Amino acid sequence: MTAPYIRPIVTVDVVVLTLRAGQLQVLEVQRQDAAEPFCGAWGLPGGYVHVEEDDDTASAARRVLRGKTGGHVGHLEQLYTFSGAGRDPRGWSVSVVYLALVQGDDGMGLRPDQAGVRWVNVDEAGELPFDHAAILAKALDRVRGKAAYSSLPAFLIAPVFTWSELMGVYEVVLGQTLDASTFRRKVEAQMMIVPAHGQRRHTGAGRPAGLYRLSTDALHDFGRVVLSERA
Amino acid sequence: MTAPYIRPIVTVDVVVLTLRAGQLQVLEVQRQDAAEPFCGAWGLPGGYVHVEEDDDTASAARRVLRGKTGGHVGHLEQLYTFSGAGRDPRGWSVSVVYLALVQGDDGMGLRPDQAGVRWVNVDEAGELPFDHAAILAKALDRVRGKAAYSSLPAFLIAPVFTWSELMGVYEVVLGQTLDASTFRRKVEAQMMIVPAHGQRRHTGAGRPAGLYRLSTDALHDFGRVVLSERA
DNA sequence: CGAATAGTGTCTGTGAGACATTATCTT
DNA sequence: AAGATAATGTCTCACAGACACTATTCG
Repeated sequence: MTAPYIRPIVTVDVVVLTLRAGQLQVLEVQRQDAAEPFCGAWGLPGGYVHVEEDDDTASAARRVLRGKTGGHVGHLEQLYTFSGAGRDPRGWSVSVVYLALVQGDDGMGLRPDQAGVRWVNVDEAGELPFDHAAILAKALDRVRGKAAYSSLPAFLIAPVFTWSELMGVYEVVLGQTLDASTFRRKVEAQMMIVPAHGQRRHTGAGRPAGLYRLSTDALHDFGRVVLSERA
Repeated sequence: MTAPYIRPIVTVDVVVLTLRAGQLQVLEVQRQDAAEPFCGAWGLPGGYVHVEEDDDTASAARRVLRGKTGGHVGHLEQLYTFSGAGRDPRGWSVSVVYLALVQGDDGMGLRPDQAGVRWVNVDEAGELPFDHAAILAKALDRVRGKAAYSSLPAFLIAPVFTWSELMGVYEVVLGQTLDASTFRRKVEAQMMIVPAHGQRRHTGAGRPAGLYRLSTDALHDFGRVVLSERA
């Protein structure tokens, strides 16, 4: 007897983070369907898995992002799976949650001002539907934890960046200031970045900064790079 | 229109690890139901989520372990969620996989010789059904990764242990020898263990070793304990 | 020139790793 | 006492953190 059991609802949700105006921000979408719970509320993008269309939950997550933001996603990883009888009024549900990082502050197609879509500072997200508050908290734990030992925060900025910009994103994510010399030493030791072409001058005064991009290794896996400093 | 989509199959699978005879071993069960795929094959314990009975997937995992091993589980954590159209012949499926660690070598109820249940060295698991080989590989990655910075491997041995036993389990999991002095310094710095009562004499000769157990903190969360050494 | 930002050099304390030494048991 | 294992002490070198210093641009 194959699958005699009642099947739970299966959805994917995505925590999309970026860096805008020096702040870590999360993407919220306004729930539109009047037949579904929390209609009108702002929550994390998500939706049902479509078994005819999606290869797996990761591709379902990409489809959700395509549909709701139309933009390009720099990094996507599975975060955690939330489940239970109580988390969704529609019934016993499983939500496979993904974490997406996209570059901020210079229009990469994510249409931040599109109707029904908005960016919110991660510490200013209001009342979120379902268990989205717990999901967001877990995503922040993950990003902050990985920031201490991986190149992951680099996906929050443009693919070509200066040392200042790279260190700045780590400082925002980790919530502490870093020492430029120590930061460079650690990043260089891990061969996490390589020089890019050209030079860019700073906005006002000062010596122009060299440009860099993530190394091929850093783009594909996140080695045990230790970047955190003492509290 | 609530849930107009075809719902995937939702199962849980559990990678149960222990330490027996100085080896890291995984629990396999023989698949019994002739109506289900891979009947007769040895694979990871798992089963359908029962929405009437299970609070969430973690409780489904505990139920699966109760039913198939009857034993006590020292540590249970979510590992990863595997999904897709191709991984299960019964159809598009989602499997929420858990990692369980149990103490080995001194009968704690897990009935290792029960019919249809067996322990296998993790590097000698044969042909596994579904994507269980990939699941096991991911579990080993997780355990080895966490061994470098947490008290997690301690759940593979008895709750009261000696320094030798604790260091031994780390050596087996990490696959390298450790220095006793350095190991003690790091573990003590993290206040991971506390003395237990009594003294235990060694099997043959030598000074008897003091007994210890995990501290309350280490039992509940896995702090950033750094225990690995250089390769 | 001075201001501003980029980037490098150097000192020092901590602690990991290695290994020597002491302690306490069995036979 | 000899042998075995437990437990602790000590040395050294690498490196993280701190900060001073040099470099290169703009106005």
